[in-house]
Amino acid sequence: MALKTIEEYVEVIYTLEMRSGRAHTTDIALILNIKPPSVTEMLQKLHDMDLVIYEPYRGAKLTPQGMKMAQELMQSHKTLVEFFEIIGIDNETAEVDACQIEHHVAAKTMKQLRKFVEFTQKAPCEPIWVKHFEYFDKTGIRKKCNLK
Amino acid sequence: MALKTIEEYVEVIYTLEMRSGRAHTTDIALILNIKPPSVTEMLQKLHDMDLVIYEPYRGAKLTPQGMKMAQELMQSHKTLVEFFEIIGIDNETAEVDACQIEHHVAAKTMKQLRKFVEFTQKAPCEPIWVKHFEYFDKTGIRKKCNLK
DNA sequence: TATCATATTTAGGACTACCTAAAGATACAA
DNA sequence: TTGTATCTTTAGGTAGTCCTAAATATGATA
Repeated sequence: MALKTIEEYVEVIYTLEMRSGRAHTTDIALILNIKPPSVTEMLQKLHDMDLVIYEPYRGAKLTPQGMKMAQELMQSHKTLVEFFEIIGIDNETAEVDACQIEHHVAAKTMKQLRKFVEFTQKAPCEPIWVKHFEYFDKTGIRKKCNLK
Repeated sequence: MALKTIEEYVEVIYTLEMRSGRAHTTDIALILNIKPPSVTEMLQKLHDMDLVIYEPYRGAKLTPQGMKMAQELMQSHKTLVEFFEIIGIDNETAEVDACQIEHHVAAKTMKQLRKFVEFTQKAPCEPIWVKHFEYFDKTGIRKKCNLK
């Protein structure tokens, strides 16, 4: 099992805070699949880093700085999932892979990927290339670019 | 500095082995930006895992199993770099990001991304959508799908 | 072949995220 | 208010990757 990064904690805390106003030790531990004492330890560290306000026995909430990080991560996550779905990955795999990757992509790359997703989603009509890609995916045959 | 994964070592060893027949401790250390004793330690571990043949004072070579892993990683790396370049990322950033990500993508996703890259590269003519995307990238304007 | 610069390993230690077991706090129900 | 089940933290320890300093092996050169 890969070690949990600061980013993963921040994201989980964000989700729990949205859900119930606060992120409790046990809930974080359940989601990250680790034991509660490990979470306590990390919450103290995140508190020292000014990413969360941690009150013993009362769980944690994100600071503005932590919130900013969380929102950027959620945005990256969303972009990756949408991209994976465009290229024909099932939602479940897309979610898992997005979690694995989202912390490792440069801001510049993420921005460009976002553009690509928007380019595809904002098409005024179903883009021909998407249909062609689906066809290529199934058959291995690459249709001519400008034929339907 | 992120801790080096087994995959990173395998990839570096592959590169050095291709270049000079063997991967020496110091060369690996230089590339991974760590000190030689750390490399020795890991080579012993990789040897135990049957990923390399490690002979003290003589460096390491990949086993067939290690070679297989390396080749899969190189392939993933290539796919990612090619994809990033399609969506307009400069080569340098593409290389860096590919290294960061390649170990974290599910096989299924990698396969699909490979298809997407091939779909784009194998186009019988320059795909219209790529031009449209470049235009969208520069201007923010989404052209109609089937207009040049 | 003896010497010596360089490469490598060994020894010992730091740091981090994780764990289990035990102690302490909380909150709800009797 | 007291008891108790649950949640949380503290204490102490493991494992993995990294480090520096010191010891050792290698190989080229004199």
